[in-house]
Amino acid sequence: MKLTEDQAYLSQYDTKQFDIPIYSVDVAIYTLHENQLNILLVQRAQAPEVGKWSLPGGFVDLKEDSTIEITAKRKLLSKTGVNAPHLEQVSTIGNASRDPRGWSVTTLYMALIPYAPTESFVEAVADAQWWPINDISGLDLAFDHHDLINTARERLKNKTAYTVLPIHIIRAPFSLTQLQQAFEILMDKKLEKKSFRRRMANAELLKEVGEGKPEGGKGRPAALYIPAPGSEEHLFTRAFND
Amino acid sequence: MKLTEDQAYLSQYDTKQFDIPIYSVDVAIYTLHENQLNILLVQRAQAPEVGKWSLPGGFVDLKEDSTIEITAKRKLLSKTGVNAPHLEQVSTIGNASRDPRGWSVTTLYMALIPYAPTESFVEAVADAQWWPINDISGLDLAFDHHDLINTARERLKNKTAYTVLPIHIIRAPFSLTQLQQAFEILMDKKLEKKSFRRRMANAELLKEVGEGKPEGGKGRPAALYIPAPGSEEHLFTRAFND
DNA sequence: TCAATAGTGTCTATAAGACATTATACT
DNA sequence: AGTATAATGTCTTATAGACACTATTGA
Repeated sequence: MKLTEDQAYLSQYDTKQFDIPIYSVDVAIYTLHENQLNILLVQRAQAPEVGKWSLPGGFVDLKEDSTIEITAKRKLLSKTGVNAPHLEQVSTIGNASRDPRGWSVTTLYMALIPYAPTESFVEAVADAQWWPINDISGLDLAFDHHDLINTARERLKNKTAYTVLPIHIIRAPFSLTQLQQAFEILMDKKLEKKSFRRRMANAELLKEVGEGKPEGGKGRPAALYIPAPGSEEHLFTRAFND
Repeated sequence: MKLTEDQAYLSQYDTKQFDIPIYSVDVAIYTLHENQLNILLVQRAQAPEVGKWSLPGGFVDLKEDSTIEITAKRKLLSKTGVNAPHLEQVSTIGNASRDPRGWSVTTLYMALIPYAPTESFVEAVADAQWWPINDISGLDLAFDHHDLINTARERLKNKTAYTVLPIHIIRAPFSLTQLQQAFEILMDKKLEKKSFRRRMANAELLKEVGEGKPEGGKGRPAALYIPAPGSEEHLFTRAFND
């Protein structure tokens, strides 16, 4: 009985009969380059806000995408060619004023990838460019993308204090010195070398895979590591201090 | 130039010309009652899934709501009459299969309120009912609401380990014993009394406001507390152990 | 041998876990 | 006095912070 009622209802249901918000997905893609946190921005090719820099993002393709996470992955892949990065949902922002086209909702994702110059990206997307995070405060970004970037930046900083999130933003294998530098840039704070190494050693989240050149080419060679399976889910019960 | 281009574009923009997902907001409202975590469910009055229990939720009212958080607050207020509860965004779920009407996205919020019987709610909403969280696993809920409830439940558990979130789920003023019981139910784990009290005392997040009866009416009276301003933002750098 | 980077030893500080003990009420 | 609940004392354990020290490489 309920089934037939539902079926009757659905047969005449039209998603366009109601006023609903515009829905989109945006991705804040971060990397490290020359000891700075960088974010990938694209220049808008279409109205509104043509020509302004913005986060890669856009609408769900109802035919091709089966989930919003796949939409986010598609945006990332089309701009960078990176296939399996660290990708996590940050938050959803929706209000009447953020988009001139009307009531708009966007789900913000954050991705971390090891650095590669934009020229190396598939199809060498001409409109995409890395920006040092400290250089964009003066930029006139599209919509509320300054806010979105700050929100993702905060998440990145907070999670770095009690996870091993930064392993995704550098290329494996890496030395502990390199990993610590990544932590320090993401947290915007110096860490004690001993504390850092003790934490990594005790947690057993890294696998040693040989030796490599030291930073700067001079000095004692460094042990190299790759993340152990399951390391990204690890939560430390104690965070680094603020 | 860009301005006129944008204006021309916007003047002919119609949100209904593209296929976009259905967008909704759902709220998982939790409380404590008789030493159990309860969640508020409503019985669906309309197709699809008529008659099934579900989370309070629904579509954004583009005329009345200015943000999605306000949509969530409106849903909460209309079901409970509670005006300023703890409300936080949990996550957004969007895929092609969760709603028979088509591609659907929902933003899940979580609210915590001190217990009040549903009969006391404004307009005494007839279709709303508290369910002990442990009693709903067998219920046939609408859509993917079992998943949503579990997602919010996990967030609740995790945040309780390093915040004072549970202060919102009991009525102030409260004793430390009552607060610890709330922590224990939300974490599903016994806590050491001394550790718990030491943490609360050191953090200075509670203000003593007098004395009250002990639990069960027998024994030494307990000091009563209310949350201090700003307490909800406090993050402990060290979590309770798993 | 010097300089540079990698890596360790060790003491202190902080806060949680465990559990015994004392305090204050009512009957 | 007996019992129940609130609150504290104190020892142990875990892990971060500080900082000096040793190890290994190339020039």
